[in-house]
Amino acid sequence: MQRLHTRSAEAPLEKTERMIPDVVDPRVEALVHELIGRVADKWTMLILETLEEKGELRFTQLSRDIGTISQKMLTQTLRQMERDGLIKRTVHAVVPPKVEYRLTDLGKSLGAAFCGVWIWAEANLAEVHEARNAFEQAAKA
Amino acid sequence: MQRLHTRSAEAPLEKTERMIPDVVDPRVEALVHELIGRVADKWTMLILETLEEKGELRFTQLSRDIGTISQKMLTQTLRQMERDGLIKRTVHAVVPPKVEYRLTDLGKSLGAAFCGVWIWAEANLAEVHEARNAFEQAAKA
DNA sequence: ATTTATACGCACCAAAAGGAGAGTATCAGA
DNA sequence: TCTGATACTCTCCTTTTGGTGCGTATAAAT
Repeated sequence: MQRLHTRSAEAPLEKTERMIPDVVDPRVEALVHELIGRVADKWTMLILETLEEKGELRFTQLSRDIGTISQKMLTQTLRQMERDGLIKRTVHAVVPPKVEYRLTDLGKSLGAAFCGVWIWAEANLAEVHEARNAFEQAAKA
Repeated sequence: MQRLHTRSAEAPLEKTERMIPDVVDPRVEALVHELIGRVADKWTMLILETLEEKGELRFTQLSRDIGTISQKMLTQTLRQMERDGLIKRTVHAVVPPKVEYRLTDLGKSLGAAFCGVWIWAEANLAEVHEARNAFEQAAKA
């Protein structure tokens, strides 16, 4: 994986880099890990998916659509996503309050990136379950 | 996202499904969520990356390569990945013990699926940091 | 005889994640 | 006047996650 994405996402190689082995700057690596840890989170992924599917949504609509999320986690995750530039939060100064959330372009691009993982999960559900059964059987024997 | 992956990973549409809106069976959705939650985990992703890069590795080699993982988490995550069919664990009956880990085809395919996310993270590091700074500024004002 | 290396399992503890429920401001409608 | 709706925040509590240190079998090396 290292090899695959290192080249593709970086600026083109410069001459001075020629002899340097395929190792990423550890600081960059740390940042990437932090970012992935942040973003590859259950709630973030569900919100991302819901907003991608439904477009612009209000707080309680999101809550209902996701169904399994608590208010606390929803607020928390939305704030974090807003902070990271993944969603835009629009407050309408009315009463009762009205707040709408929608994906930014950055958010949409992340959704697209995760698409491969969703596809993988759907395509390999059965295989994983077979593996689990096989593992249980082997454990008994 | 729903729309994108629903069609691509499922069996071709049958006639009786024509009028059914683009909604996934909630049980399947729950399974997919569980599986993604399982697999989109920090340690799993790091082990996946390391094994993809280095091929077959022993326990302590993995531990050293990842650097920040505790023995407990390494064992735990490796077991889980083995259970899910992502890695193959080979025990050599020698003393001191020798155990080698390598990715299965399923594991490799997951690595490939995550590739998009790694690329996204690398490509958008700067943008996320700008967004964070902007958010802080806005919070102060 | 003692140390070393390997790949763990186990017990204990700290930190983080997450859920439940109550509280808040405000206005519209019954 | 009382209720309801909205989008939260705050506190308290439980669950999960993760780290640390210790123990173990065994043969080779010192």
